[in-house]
Amino acid sequence: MAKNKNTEQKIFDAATELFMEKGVDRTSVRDIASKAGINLALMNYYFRSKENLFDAIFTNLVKENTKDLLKILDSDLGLEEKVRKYVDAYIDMLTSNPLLVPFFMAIIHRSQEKITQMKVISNLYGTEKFSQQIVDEGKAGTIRRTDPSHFFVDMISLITFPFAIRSLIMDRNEMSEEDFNNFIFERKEHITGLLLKCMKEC
Amino acid sequence: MAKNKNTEQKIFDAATELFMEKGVDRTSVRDIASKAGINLALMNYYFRSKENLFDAIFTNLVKENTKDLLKILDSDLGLEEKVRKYVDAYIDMLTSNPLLVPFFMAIIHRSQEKITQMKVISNLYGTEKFSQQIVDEGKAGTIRRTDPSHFFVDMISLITFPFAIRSLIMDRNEMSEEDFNNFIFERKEHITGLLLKCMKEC
DNA sequence: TATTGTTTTAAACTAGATTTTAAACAGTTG
DNA sequence: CAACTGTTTAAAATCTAGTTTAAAACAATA
Repeated sequence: MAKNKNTEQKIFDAATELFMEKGVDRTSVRDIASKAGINLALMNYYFRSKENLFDAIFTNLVKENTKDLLKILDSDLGLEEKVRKYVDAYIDMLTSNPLLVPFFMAIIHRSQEKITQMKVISNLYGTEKFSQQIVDEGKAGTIRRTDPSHFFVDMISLITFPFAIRSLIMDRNEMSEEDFNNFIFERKEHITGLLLKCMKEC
Repeated sequence: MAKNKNTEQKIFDAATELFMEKGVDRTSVRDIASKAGINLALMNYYFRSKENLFDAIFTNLVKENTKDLLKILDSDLGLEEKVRKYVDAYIDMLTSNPLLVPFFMAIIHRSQEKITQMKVISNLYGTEKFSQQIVDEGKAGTIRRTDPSHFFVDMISLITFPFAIRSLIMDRNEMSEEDFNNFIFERKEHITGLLLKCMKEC
């Protein structure tokens, strides 16, 4: 049973890396087997098919990387503090895993129909509580009346898009990885400022 | 010679559609041939290889869809008017071709190394003139001092990202195509407002 | 009509990917 | 120890995709 978990995990891990790096369709089962150091047929033994393996990996990636973020949106913090923390945590997460956004973008295109049906996808949306908070504070006059769906889209656009075009930004500005991380680090303040300013007065 | 152009174009068009819809790696040469209504071997006759055909298509797509936008950034308009026009034109372009961003995102992931080397890619960056304008007006005090690279990234993030996650937004908010287009239409004002406000005073 | 260059067709080739099957192995339990 | 179970391996079958070939059809022209 120990070796079992082990092999299954090895396949899972190797495939995760390869899928993120080269894309699902450009990764063969042979690549996975050789990277995991296992026999070709074991992929099938544990996951039945490549597509099945992909589903498991994708679900896992989304779940792992969104749970902390959801907690923030669903917490009892005030709006300003909440936005600050969310931007900060999201950018930290993506910085430590810069392939995540490009991979995810590619998957959206690859598996359109399938993806909206996976229930884990709901993790990617803002929470009910967060939306309500924006509406409430708008009514109360603490902030300018704001459409939560636009606000949320603004927020994730500003946070995630630069990672989607990371290679282009780096190329254009002749940035090293470190330069890019600095650029992104600057954006934490920048984005928070932008969002909060727009929220407050107009 | 007439039929020549015709066949070549038929292949080109069919492949463009299929690549955008299903992705390059999930489109087979046989799919292309059957959609174009031509013989399998003609793809090779005209384009030598699938990858070659892809390069031609990709270059063409970028060129066609960026030239008007570049003109705006490079024009003699004032900054405010320029941003307004750019946002407007960019969103119109993407609305009439909603697969463009998802496709492009997938390609970034698929062809990382290759893509930064294609010279047509420079079309995607802001122009020198535009950056200079932001710096100049910052110094002159017309606007708040702003880092052009952050500003440009903000702008394209806000404009394009919603198209990248179009299917998710539609799914989440139970939107029809028309609903989505309205949502995006609202964003024209919204984005321009956001960018200009942030540019002006703080 | 014969010739030449171009375009089209059908079939073959090649390589590689996924999946299936059957056998080997190791550990456990009756 | 023998039967059983879960795991692993090896080999083969199947299928799919990209590319190549060779010959036929076509068009223009000398």
